[in-house]
Amino acid sequence: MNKHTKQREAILRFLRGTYSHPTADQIYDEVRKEIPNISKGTVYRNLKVLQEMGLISELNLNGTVSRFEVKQESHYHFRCEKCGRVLDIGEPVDKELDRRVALRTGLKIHHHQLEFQGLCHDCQHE
Amino acid sequence: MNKHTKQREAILRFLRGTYSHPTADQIYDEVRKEIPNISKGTVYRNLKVLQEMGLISELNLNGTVSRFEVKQESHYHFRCEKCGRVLDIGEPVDKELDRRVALRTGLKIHHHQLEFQGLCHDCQHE
DNA sequence: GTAGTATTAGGATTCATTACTAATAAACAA
DNA sequence: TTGTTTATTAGTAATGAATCCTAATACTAC
Ligand SMILES: [Mn+2]
Ligand SMILES: [Mn+2]
Ligand SMILES: [Zn+2]
Ligand SMILES: [Zn+2]
Repeated sequence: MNKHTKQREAILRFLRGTYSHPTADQIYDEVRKEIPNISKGTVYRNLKVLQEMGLISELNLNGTVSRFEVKQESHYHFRCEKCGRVLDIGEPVDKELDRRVALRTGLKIHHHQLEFQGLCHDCQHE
Repeated sequence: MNKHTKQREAILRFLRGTYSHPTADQIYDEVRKEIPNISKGTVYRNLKVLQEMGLISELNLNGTVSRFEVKQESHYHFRCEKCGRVLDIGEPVDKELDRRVALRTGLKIHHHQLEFQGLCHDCQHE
């Protein structure tokens, strides 16, 4: 059974308070302000445990390191090609697309993920 | 200016003859049959050069190592969650989606990529 | 409190990819 | 053909994200 530790709690609390889709390193830096001697291994292990608990999810965007966010219903992402920022996109997920492709191809399709790329607001104006 | 080498040519020739979206390692193993002492560094460097030449493109699917394919027009991919196989999907790329999201969000959207996940033909039946 | 065990810190390890470098081989002109 | 230039190579070292390992620690149930 899972024990409740301040390390795990701090990681989850940080993720619950941000929309930034942070990397493990960014989470480490942030949590270290509160628990200065937490180790990176602990961060990685807890990120895995929290995933297994269904509380957070891991995001693997094109050619970047893993990012993490609190578990939400499926949604699309945008990544700025200049500054790397990652944003949630409100556009509804097209479940019909999965059915259509499954029918056409004979593949069993569980889901799909979609990533937009371009320039964020800040990076457009400079 | 680029020089023409048998190493670069063998890598490109292999990619032109497969639909398998191979990894750098798989390309290395294959090309080594022809050029036994080619080094992995040479494979990686040529994969980069061939990309810069616009002849091939790199594929970064969810949480996997890079895969490579001959440059084609934009298309979606499917990855089997069991065997890892990667397939091209014929479904037309929805450019209208980019415009719609750009309009709604104010982001400058260059393109999007989409990855289906599920079970391939082989892995469904066993 | 005590016992049992999940968790931790910190270091070692793995693995894909990149960087480095002296030797090699394209390209091209004399 | 020979020489010169310079991109490319083979081989090895280095990097960096992520995982693994282990003795010490701290939850939790009793
Ligand atoms: Mn998100
Ligand atoms: Mn493809
Ligand atoms: Zn930006
Ligand atoms: Zn399969």
